[in-house]
Amino acid sequence: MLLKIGYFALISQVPVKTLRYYDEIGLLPAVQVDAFTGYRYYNTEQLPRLNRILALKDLGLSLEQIALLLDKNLSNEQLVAMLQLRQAQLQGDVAELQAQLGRVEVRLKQASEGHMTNYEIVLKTVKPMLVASQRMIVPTNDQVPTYLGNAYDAICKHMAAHNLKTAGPCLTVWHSLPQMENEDVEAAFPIDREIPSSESVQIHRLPEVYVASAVHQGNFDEFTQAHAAILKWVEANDYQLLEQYREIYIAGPNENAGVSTTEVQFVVKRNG
Amino acid sequence: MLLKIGYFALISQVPVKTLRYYDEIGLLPAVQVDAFTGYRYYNTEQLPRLNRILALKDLGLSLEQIALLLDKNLSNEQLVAMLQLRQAQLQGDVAELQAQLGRVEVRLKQASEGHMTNYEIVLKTVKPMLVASQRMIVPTNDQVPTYLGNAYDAICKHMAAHNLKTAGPCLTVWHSLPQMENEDVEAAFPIDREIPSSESVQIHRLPEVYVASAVHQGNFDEFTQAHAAILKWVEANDYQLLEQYREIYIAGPNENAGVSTTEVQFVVKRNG
DNA sequence: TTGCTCCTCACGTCACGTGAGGTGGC
DNA sequence: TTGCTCCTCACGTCACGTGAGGTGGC
Repeated sequence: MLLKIGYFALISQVPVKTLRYYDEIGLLPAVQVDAFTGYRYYNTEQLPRLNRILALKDLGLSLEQIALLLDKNLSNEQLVAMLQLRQAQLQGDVAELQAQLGRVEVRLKQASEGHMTNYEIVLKTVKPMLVASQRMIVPTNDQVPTYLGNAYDAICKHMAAHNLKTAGPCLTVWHSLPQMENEDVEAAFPIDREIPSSESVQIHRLPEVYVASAVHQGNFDEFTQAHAAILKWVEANDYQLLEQYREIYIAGPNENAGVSTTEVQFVVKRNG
Repeated sequence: MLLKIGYFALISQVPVKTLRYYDEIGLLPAVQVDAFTGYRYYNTEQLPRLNRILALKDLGLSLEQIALLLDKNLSNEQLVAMLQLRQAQLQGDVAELQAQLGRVEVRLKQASEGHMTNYEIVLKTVKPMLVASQRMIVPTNDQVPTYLGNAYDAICKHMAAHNLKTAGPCLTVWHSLPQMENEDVEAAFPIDREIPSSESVQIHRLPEVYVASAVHQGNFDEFTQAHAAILKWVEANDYQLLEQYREIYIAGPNENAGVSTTEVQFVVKRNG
């Protein structure tokens, strides 16, 4: 009893196009193909295989995995392993979607309350970065600009002495959250090859970090608004601040008609 | 200050390929393109837009939606509407993945306990079906075969009288779950055009149903194993039986060397 | 001159769906 | 003869990633 594809589609409730596709990739070949017309013929004994395909697909396995399972008749352990893999994937996917749902809901609340966000907070991973830097404790906060200025000068000199140019915008790494005095600060320039450290300038690799970041453009004074925006976001989205943040001086005011661009990155981690 | 794509990629932490793609689709055009070399140039003022793109992408919006949001400057209500849509999608996705995870875990438990499943249970929606049928109450269960036989004969005669052929395998619809006596049974043939009903044969449309199904092949006696397999699956996966099931006689024993093929479909619904 | 950066195709991804254009079978 | 079913391309999907092969800039 050979069945034409349309009838086989009818009894199996699977679209003709899908059956043709499964034939094409060899997952469920037609039992017979007319050499002249190209008509595919099926029979009812293929239903169990088709149903096995559908059942496994319903667990989210790929057709490639299903083909493996059905044709290499894998051991039970291998089936278990494949299902465990899928389970882990699904758990990850669910967690991710729920986190995303959380972010959508926070944003939705903001939007429906009419708060305009001035800053977009972006989560990202910052790769490890080779830098020439100087790290110091600054006794009082009003001394920070002077200290940083001196540090950048010293680093530049050291780099120039080794004939090295910066490989990106310079940055400041704050090794503790903002405080009133004795800030632990590191002034740094990214570089793209190793040179020796000097007494005052260290060459080392900043670690990879996961950050919540915002870009501030315009007046340098309004800079702390970007900080505030990140802190608010971090709280609303149930993330946790870790003890470091960075400021990256992407463009100075002299480069861009008085408008400077700075990125603030707070190292964070997801709660729970 | 024009920045080459590589440097812009560096400070934004977005791959060059992605920047080129966003330029190509017009989502984030380079501010300037060299007519001769084709080099793309960016500037730091594009960072906020890029960050907005990344932040919205992080909520799972498509680039097309993001382009709409950024360029048509939509009203706040439209933003809210878009986020609500996304929220609903995400909730649906999460629910679906969790259900799938549940099915994977049931299957995993079976597999690791070494139970081989003889039947694959498949969930599907069965489209409404136009049938010629006869519905009856059968006093005692041993009379079922006789009653059904007579009913199919009557339906066939009626169809022949209207010069109509069956449009698929015949089926039995059980309008209550299995019981000891007074079964409410309907014998039916699918047809593909309307003909008048007669006194004993009704022409009507079976409703669309969502079913858990299994295909049984082989001896007709072992048929109830398929029932048992579905019932077990339904229980393990936290579905609920509704008051109907169907048997579809896909191939009789005479067509296939003594092996018959029958599909059992229990109408179900997801719990909770 | 040598790398390095940038460029443009073209193809692959996953599981089909959607036509276009044409032929066999009752 | 007329529909109906079946066929084979070819293209689209979504957001890029991966080469291949070639050129500009220091």
